[in-house]
Amino acid sequence: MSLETPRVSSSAEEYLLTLYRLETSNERAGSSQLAKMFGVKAPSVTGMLRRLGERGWVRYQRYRPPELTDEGRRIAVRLVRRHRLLETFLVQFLDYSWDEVHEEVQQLEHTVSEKLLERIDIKLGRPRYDPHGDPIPGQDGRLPSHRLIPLTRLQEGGRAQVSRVDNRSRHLLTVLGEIGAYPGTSVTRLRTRRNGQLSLRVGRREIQLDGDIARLIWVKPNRAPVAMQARERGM
Amino acid sequence: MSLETPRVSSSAEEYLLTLYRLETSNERAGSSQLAKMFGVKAPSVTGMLRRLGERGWVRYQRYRPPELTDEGRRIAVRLVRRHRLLETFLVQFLDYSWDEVHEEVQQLEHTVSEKLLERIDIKLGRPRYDPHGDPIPGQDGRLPSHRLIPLTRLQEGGRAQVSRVDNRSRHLLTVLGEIGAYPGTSVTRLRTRRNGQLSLRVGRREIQLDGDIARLIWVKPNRAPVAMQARERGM
DNA sequence: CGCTAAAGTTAGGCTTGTCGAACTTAGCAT
DNA sequence: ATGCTAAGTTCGACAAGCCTAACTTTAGCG
Repeated sequence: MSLETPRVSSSAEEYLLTLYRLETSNERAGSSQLAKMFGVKAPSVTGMLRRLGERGWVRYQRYRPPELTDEGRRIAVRLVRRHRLLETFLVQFLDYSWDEVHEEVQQLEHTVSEKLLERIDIKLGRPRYDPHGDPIPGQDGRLPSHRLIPLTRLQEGGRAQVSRVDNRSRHLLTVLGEIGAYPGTSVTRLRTRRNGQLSLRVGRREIQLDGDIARLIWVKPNRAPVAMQARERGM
Repeated sequence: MSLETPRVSSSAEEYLLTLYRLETSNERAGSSQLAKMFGVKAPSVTGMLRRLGERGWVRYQRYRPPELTDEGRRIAVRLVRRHRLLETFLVQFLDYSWDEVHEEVQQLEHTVSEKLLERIDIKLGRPRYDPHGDPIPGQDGRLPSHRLIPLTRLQEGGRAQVSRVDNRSRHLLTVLGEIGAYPGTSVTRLRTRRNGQLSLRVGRREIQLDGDIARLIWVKPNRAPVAMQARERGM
């Protein structure tokens, strides 16, 4: 019920956000894995999950991986919005590069007021995607959706637009930054040279990428793109 | 010694900052007054002062008003820098008005990284004064100094530049904002009409101010400004 | 299908920061 | 000079987060 902002601590917010990210990528993590992500020890995680459970933000039973409640998810989505708007702002207005922006925002996202966030949103022209191509939830929590395929599923000779780059690999971001392959860039997939490697034309340059790197790049094909779309969920 | 940033909590920072502000305006406050300022009860203040004392940031003896150590003052000045840079940024880049900016920055100043602060400083062109005309300390902690007199000491007929406006009165800021009397504006003092009131010409407008309001406005006289400069410290 | 190693939890302790209730001190006013 | 009141402190308690050490549960492997 509470439309009042119900005082969520920074740590609690960080937990909910992480749980949400895991949920959307269909992963699940136990206490010790979460512990690693937060840089704390496992018992701290158990304790926090218990408290989050008491507040109704997480469904938690001992020895089971935790799940967000609707309320918890709502808080998390609000945070995703903050996070992505702030990233966009830092990149566009303060010359941050897309591979250094995450850490900074990690701090800020818990502190920035609704008012400031709104001004930033306005200043940016209410963007719908962040610098990595991730969709920015609206104030109502709705996400703009787009149908994308991983670069690895683009047929040889196919042309597509880079639309989203998984931001969990700084290495990938740096590499793509160097060749200027930001969301919006057009690429053409060339004949594959050797196994595992994948060739691309970006502008007038030609580059090779490892398969497991290429899988982190999502593209919007220009037309009739893909052989076996049915199996996409599988991976 | 420690050039390492020595982990100061947000609350501790807020205390040091407040103590510094009191110090520079020659006031001193006891526990219960501090308590009111922080929205906390007196015992909490005593506890915090004790901890700040243990860390060597404050000289504190029971029943005496606390004093900053050099180390404590250094931390405070760093915060003043953050605070004023952030205020300037919000006003110049995010359309904040100078009377609403303080609250926002109160949160942010403890969270923003050195890196972000540096980018903001660059973006602003390394400003030396904030929107209220308060000097922004450099990275070395030095404050640009300027000789100013309160508007009340400007002689009748005298012309001067508004240079600093005490930002502790939102009311004053709102009033001055309406007439556009920001730092940099030229004003002329007219003959005083009645006791306590003070007449000004700002642009082609003429306004009256109460004396205790006018005392919060600091100006740089254009020439041969003032009758009895000797007593300035007294008030 | 039971055993064991890994994963997870409980117990107990520490720090920061908060509070209310009860006590002490300072300093003014007679 | 003394005594009273307001300001300040101490005490004990609590919540959030974190830790280590010791325990329990799960689940995979033989």
